[in-house]
Amino acid sequence: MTPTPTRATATPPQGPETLIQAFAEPTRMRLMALLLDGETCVCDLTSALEIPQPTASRHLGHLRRAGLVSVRKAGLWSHYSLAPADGAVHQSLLATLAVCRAEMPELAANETRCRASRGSRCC
Amino acid sequence: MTPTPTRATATPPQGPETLIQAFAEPTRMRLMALLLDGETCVCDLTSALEIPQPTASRHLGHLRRAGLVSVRKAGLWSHYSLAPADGAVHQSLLATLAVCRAEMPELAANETRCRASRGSRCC
DNA sequence: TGAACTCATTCGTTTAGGCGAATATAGTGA
DNA sequence: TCACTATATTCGCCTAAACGAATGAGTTCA
Repeated sequence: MTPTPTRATATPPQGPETLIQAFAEPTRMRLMALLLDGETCVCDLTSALEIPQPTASRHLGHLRRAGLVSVRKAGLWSHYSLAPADGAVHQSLLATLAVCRAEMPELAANETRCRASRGSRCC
Repeated sequence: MTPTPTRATATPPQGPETLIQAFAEPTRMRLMALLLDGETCVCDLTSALEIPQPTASRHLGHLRRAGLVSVRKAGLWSHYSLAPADGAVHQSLLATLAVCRAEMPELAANETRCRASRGSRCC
């Protein structure tokens, strides 16, 4: 029974609390801050934040299930990007994200590292 | 040593992560949503959210230490209110809070209950 | 077909944090 | 001073969630 009747939405509409809790975690916030610069693949995010790859993947999965980011797969690579704001809360969180990046110097450092690794061997 | 040299600020400037994590908890968000209507005492908050008094007090303490709310003590009662936005992140969170209240019907219900208890015996 | 690579997932452990119960602190009025 | 009330804090338990390590799934290329 319930054999996925019509088709499960890629990003089921999440309540405000789910969105905010997904956002309110340091590593996930840093990941989203990097994505403010545009689509980025997992390997670049991983090296920019200097975290193990499974950690990045797990947090990205969390953000994806919450509907905050979306993925585009191309060959071996998964390119993540911020999902377009769906609802007022989502939009407000994106505004908060932009403010955070402007205020937190460490996020700018991650960004530099990410841009550096982007030009290198991968993607 | 370090006998509180000059004087500890009531609300030491908290980093964005501390602010967001304090905000990103259902009960605390509901407390702050009630405070959008103005100064409210603990007993009203407690009865509006139908939570035990120590729970309310603990969460209010958390919000207070994060600098999101402030207290005014008058006799037996503690009147809590939203702290004025200190910094862009704080301001952005208050905007998110307003959006959340507009979107979440249950918050409006709490509000009604709070207004009811406000006129009754206490404060 | 098999090696190399990127990314996702699972498992077990550990830690952070929320909750209920009990208690402490402090103001008020008799 | 003593009861009564409102609020704050502490303690112990328990659950949710993050982490490291290992592994799985899927793709590319020789």
